[in-house]
Amino acid sequence: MPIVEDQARFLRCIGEPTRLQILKLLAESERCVGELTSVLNKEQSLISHHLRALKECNIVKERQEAQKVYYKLTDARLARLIINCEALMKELLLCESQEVNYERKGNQGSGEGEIRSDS
Amino acid sequence: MPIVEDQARFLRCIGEPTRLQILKLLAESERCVGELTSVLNKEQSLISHHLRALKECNIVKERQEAQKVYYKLTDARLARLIINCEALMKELLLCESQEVNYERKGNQGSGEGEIRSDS
DNA sequence: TGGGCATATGAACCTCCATTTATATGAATT
DNA sequence: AATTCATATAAATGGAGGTTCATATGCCCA
Repeated sequence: MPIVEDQARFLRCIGEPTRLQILKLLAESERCVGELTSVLNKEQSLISHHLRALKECNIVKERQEAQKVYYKLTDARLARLIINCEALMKELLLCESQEVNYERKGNQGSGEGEIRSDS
Repeated sequence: MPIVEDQARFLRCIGEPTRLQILKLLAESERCVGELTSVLNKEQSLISHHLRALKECNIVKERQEAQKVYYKLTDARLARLIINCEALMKELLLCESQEVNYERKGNQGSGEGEIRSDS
């Protein structure tokens, strides 16, 4: 099942503290490597390595401008995914969960699990 | 920043192929360890270990019934998160992304990144 | 074209964690 | 009470990946 493994790889790529911080910064605005390096106070090579990993998962893309290379999210929904995930996780840690009710047949709630495509 | 690390830990917990498969099964219905073991065709101790990891992140909870222990998701939104994430990742792999436009001030789109709380 | 700045790459190290093997706990059944 | 079934736990192993250090690439400017 390559799908599950791709998805797992994707989640692990996001699920690394430094990369997650990078993504949260890129959710606000495009940033070049130097900015990320100084904001996060990490080694430049480390930031480059992580950006490479993010790029290989198509999470991030680059744009070169003179010597500098600017990075941004490839997709606006990534920012929302991260925000959703953070909020949910916080509630889980506080044990404020919404009971699961396994339903019989037929998804009566229309379009519940969809990706919303608005800006 | 413990929040980022908690979130990263949460994502990594989901981002392991076997655990992700477990979660997808639990998104359908409650399952006991034996069922998970045979469906996934993995060692029973491995499944137990993974269930433990999921439980420590409050992603999963247990209910004992005689000798069997049944597991389910702690929160219905987890199933949606996983579905959303899978769909988004598939599109990213196909390079079908929705351009990011960094906006100036004021989140005009009402409540865009929220957790929806319906069933 | 030489030198400095910005970023990328490579190799080595080390830690974390998934998996296996073996054994323990604990409930039900006789 | 002993046996069997279902699950949990502990220790050992192996591999993946995060971090650092050193160096390479590439662009700009004098």
